[in-house]
Amino acid sequence: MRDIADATGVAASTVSRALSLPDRVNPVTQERIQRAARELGYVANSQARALTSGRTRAVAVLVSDITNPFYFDVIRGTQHQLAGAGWTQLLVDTEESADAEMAALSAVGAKADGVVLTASRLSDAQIARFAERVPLVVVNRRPAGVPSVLIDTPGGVEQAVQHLVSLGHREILYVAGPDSSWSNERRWRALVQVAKRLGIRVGRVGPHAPFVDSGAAAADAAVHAGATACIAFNDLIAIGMLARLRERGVRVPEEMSIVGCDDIFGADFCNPPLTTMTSPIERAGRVAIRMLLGRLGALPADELPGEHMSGAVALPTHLTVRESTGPAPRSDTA
Amino acid sequence: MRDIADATGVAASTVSRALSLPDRVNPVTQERIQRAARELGYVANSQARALTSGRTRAVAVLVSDITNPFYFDVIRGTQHQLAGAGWTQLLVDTEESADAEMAALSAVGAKADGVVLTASRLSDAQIARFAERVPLVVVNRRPAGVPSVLIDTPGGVEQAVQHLVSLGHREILYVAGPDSSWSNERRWRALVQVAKRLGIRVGRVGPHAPFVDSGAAAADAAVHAGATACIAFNDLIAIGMLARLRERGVRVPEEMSIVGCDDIFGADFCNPPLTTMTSPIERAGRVAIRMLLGRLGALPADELPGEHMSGAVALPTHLTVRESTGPAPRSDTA
DNA sequence: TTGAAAGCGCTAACAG
DNA sequence: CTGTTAGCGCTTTCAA
Repeated sequence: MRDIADATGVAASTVSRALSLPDRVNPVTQERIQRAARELGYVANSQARALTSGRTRAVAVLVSDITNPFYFDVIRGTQHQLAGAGWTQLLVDTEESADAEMAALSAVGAKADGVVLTASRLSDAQIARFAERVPLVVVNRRPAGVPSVLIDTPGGVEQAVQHLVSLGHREILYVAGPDSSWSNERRWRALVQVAKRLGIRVGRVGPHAPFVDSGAAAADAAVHAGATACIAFNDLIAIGMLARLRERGVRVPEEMSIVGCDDIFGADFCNPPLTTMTSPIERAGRVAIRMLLGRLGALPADELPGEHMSGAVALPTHLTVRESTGPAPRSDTA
Repeated sequence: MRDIADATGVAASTVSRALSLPDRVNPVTQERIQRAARELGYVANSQARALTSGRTRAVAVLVSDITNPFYFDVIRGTQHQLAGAGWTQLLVDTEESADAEMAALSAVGAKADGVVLTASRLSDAQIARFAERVPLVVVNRRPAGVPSVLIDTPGGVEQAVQHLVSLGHREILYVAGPDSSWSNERRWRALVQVAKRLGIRVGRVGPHAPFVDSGAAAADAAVHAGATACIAFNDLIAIGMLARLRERGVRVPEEMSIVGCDDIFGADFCNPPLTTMTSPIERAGRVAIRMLLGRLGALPADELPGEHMSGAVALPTHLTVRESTGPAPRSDTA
């Protein structure tokens, strides 16, 4: 910056202004400075800028497992919305560790102006405490007082149950995900409730880690339980179950119907294609960023007027029926 | 930092030392400072630190499409290796744009100590120029003088061709990826060469964008060309072809064999499971980081002695045979 | 072993 | 509209 100040014969502060607040400077010198900057190949040092201004124009996105396809879509959503606003994304993989999450949240203050927290391992209280110190939006979590975007899988569960019931199933097995997952409990409760209303039975196996590999054990448990219809915590587990059932010679959906959750990459081309609750995952990422940017007073032009600046927004889910669900086998309806 | 200096009655510079170079300070005061820091909940401001020291302990990883499962594995590899060394990863999605890539590379200087460049859209010369200004390691590219890690897909292509030939195929169709892809040309050339040696014919269709959706057009082209064996640029396209062929009633592998490339998430559970060249993608990410950290003089303990500090390292690929390849149909062998 | 002082690259009052 | 002057939070000479 000094170089370009020298080159144009103005003070460094004028250069700063010409570059960051162009209309607060004489159009002529402004142009001169811009040109010099270009010629000298000047690129602002965002760190130094952040140091004085206190603003980084970056947001940290914390995910618990960068390997999980679910997050790919979230990340894509946040990335796009952020890039569109000229902001930077800081991706942090907390690797399912609450400690790593705490550490990241503590350190983030200087690196980013806000954070999007997905699949937190922290307690509601802990999250709320951090939210006081740094602008925070959580995804798939609902700590009081913290803005959040929820994917309405309970709504999807209802659709899934209706679907299975319409196919003649009278008993549904829930293949649970990790105990530490908020969504997991939420889905289970929704299932219990809908089942009661519809007068069907529910069972539960698990917990299972949210990986394809966990599907084998899950499938075995389901077969052992004599299930004919399963709703899995997520598509990863469901896809793993499909593979294992095929291996065991259990036909899907003739002998067992499987419903997944999320509609991740792969759900449409696995074998058979998976009936699943399609979640607007990417949109969740975008909405989270929009909420955050809104609270930071940094929304582009198309700012949604206070729409869901605070509180929780729930994104609807819908059931996508593919070939992994079918009529209940005779023995079941009997 | 001032707070903890005040609290312990020492100078700020001593606090700095106690925190960053603990052995350059009296053990007693050192301990006192550490404790105060902990009590005050001090976390270093990495930006300010970078400003003076010039080192950020961060590396930028540029990918051309964060959405492509191939990069998930690369990212996982870089992330792990980096985290293990206590470094930070800056993920940048260049969205297939050379401009975005240039911009990112220019701006990266202050934000990171080095960069890993994957699937660059830039020319070798441009890459080499950047490499002079900032420590750089490229993946799947080989600009002279720039350290690179290559995934040896040509070796995989040879295995794939041998495999197909052993199944009786005498003609192979290459389903090309984007023209701008270095790997694409590389695979094609390898195919031509092996084919010549083995005395079989090759054809080529494309280019096709590296998405599952591109597979439909690719499959149609393959059918039109009367192919009975295809090697696709990558698994995404191959998986899309599988879906389209199924839709058109073309049986795989009875009527057409399909070989993919990379063995990404999904290749083992698509229908039928895909025969593909398994690439050590995650390892490529790890190796790239290790090379970079090596050049930055920042390797942990297990530093590989100069092994591939510079030059190019090629990671071997192997063919994983699954159910999408089978004997050539009669009409072909006739 | 410690403190004082200078300064990393930039922005933000405050005068002029 | 522009220059001067302080810092942002930290590291790093240089002396003591």
